[in-house]
Amino acid sequence: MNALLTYFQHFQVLNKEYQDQLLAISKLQHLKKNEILQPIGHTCKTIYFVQKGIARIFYYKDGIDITECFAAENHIIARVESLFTQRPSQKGIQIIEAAEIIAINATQLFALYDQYPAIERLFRKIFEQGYVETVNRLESLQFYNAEERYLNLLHEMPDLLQRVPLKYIASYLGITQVSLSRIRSSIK
Amino acid sequence: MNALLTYFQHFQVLNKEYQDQLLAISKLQHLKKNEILQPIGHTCKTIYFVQKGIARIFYYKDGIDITECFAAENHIIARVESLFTQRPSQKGIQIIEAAEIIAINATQLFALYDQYPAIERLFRKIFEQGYVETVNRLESLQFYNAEERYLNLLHEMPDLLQRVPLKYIASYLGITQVSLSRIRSSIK
DNA sequence: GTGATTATTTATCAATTGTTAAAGGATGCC
DNA sequence: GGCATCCTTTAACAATTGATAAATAATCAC
Repeated sequence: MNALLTYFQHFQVLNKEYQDQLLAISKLQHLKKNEILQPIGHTCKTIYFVQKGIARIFYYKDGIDITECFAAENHIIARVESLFTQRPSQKGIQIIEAAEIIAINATQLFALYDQYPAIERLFRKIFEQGYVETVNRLESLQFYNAEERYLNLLHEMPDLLQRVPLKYIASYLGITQVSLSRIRSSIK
Repeated sequence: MNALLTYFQHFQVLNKEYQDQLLAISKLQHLKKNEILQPIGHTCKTIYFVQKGIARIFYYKDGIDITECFAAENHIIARVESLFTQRPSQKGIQIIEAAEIIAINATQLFALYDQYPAIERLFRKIFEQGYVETVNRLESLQFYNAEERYLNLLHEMPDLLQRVPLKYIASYLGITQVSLSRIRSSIK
């Protein structure tokens, strides 16, 4: 689970004790393509770190499957609207590409916050970064049209297209699959 | 500045020492309509609490004025993408309705984090709430059409329409002013 | 491999939103 | 009060996106 510690150290230096405490509440899971890591309706009690593979947060709107976000290698994925409120989430987490996921027990993590302010600070910084990324994405949805958003995504995650079915990407961009297909053909 | 302390206590109980430390880095400002509280280009070093009136975060895209968000009474407003990274912001803050604003010095606040973990926790919780609100807004932009978004806004902030020019609301919803005007007339 | 299932593209038409310009209202300054 | 400025609406047309259906391509299970 070195990748996780490296990820953490990117935010903040952690001594051995902190590292041990964090590893003690973390568990490596191997998951196959299409597996549901967290079903819709559960309250989020786990923060996931993607060591390998790709996962997505999804939900249903009028029966249609919507992808809220993707997480590839070296990214955290969690349904924060449930994690921070401890209310049931209307969203689930699914594996899109066979994955190695480190599951961090949130209940135990929050207990560590009381004991180790440095760990609370670490996760404050991690989620502040997530917050900033969400604000940037909001801006993209607010003021770029579908083609611009598609090109931006291509630029930010060039390998995503090779690894993720287009149907997931369409809803992520806030458009239909047919519309994405049209945009793709107009670009060539 | 009781409104600020009440706001804080909504997240977490604070003893007298914490309260005093927080008040010591906070300053009440009176601002007129249309005043620029923070100009575009500056790095965010202040977190604002709106005690009275309304403020907005704005920026320019292709020379067009865009409203990213509004903050009315009892809300925090800050350009988090600059606050958390300490890089210059491409966004500014403007007063839309004559306001009483409490300016919290972020540099001093971050210093308090080191001294008082409880204060760091307080602001962790405040920004976690902001994060959740941003995720919800992302969802709204991703999967509701302009009319639905307008009606949702009407529901969430019924008095906003009476207090804020429509031109600001249009860009907040991610549409043009003409389009908003059309939607409004089709609803009546 | 073969057939079944799933994913993607293409086509057509409808609905929504953008663009530009002009007209009507409201507001503020002197 | 009157003029200038700013805000909002309306209109006409263009561009974008959605909805539905069908065709093609890719993938998976056996």
